[in-house]
Amino acid sequence: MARLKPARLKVILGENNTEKLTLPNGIPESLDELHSKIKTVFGIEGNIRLQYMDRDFDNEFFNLNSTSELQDLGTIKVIQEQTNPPLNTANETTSSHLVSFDSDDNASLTSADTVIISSPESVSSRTQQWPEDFPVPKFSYDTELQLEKGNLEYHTSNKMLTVSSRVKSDILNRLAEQIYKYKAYPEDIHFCIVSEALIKKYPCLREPGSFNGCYGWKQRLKYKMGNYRTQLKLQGCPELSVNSLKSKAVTDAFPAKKVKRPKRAEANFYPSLPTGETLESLEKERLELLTEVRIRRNERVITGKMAHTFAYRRQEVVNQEPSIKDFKDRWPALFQQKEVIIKLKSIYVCFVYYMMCVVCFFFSFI
DNA sequence: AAGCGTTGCATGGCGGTTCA
DNA sequence: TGAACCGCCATGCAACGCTT
Repeated sequence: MARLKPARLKVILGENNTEKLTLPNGIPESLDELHSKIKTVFGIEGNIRLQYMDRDFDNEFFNLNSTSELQDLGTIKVIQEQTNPPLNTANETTSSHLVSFDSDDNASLTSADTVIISSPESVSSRTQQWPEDFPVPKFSYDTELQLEKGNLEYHTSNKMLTVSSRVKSDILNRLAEQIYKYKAYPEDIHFCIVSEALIKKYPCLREPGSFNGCYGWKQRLKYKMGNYRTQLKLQGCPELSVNSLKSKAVTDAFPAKKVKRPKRAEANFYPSLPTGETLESLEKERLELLTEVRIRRNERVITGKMAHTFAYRRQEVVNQEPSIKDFKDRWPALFQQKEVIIKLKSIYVCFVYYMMCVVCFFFSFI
């Protein structure tokens, strides 16, 4: 059912992307109806959330809980909730938990292979998955000048560039920063990829004595990433502080045990809390979820709150490794059919991707 | 033969130190 | 100051031997 008076709305779909929506039968009475109308008209897939511009509050946007808030010629903003984005996007859904069973009723959650959805709002340093072709970053101006000059000399007289410690330091710094965008704990193969990308772009940096021309760079990068992690840890980077022996020693008799780091395909292993949120505010939201979960036909609210508390939930799993029973008691919504289906979809995507990698690896030998 | 526990080796992370 | 290195410790895996 809709109000019969035709209405028009300004719909903000994104930055520099605004459309006009004409509703011949007026503004729908139900929010679901408005959602499906917007999704159909603008071809949006997946879950969306709407905000409306409130003129009483200096034209700020507020969450739309009822279409009665809307008026003809009003403005709404569409926020896409990326609960199941494609594999290579920034909000990849591959943070995970392994369910291990010590005994029948004492199963616990540790970091490994069940997929949990990331919150689109949480701020994670881990924003992208490892790229197909590693992009060598731009170095400082003077380093770039020296490398260009070195490349020129390499092409004319096959002469290698003698790298000063300043240039080496700049190269390692920029590469470490670039690597960290994708992985805090890169594996051996990643160092190989990066060093090969480096000497491909700057052949003057090749090492004639090494079997592949870049073994030394690979080793340097390993050291650099270790030192870089130490540096970030000292600055309080939560993803790395979680493995600090000193902080673990407070609660753990064997602090060197269980280094908490991402497993295969994990992107948001230890995301930061959403901007402006604290542990207390998210705990409050968790308590609200306990109420919301008892309300029938409340999936939209639950999905939104679950996405919003994603980082808080991840930190709880990584830090405390709660038993499944405790975790289920604290987060009953996570075990609802819809959330489980979302996770299974993500597991399926990861599995297919993994199998493709295996097949590619196999065929590379044929 | 299958299952299980033990052992040894390779690899990797952390904290601290050395050295240019 | 930062790259490079060291020692300690943990994990993962394959090989091996023992038991059933």
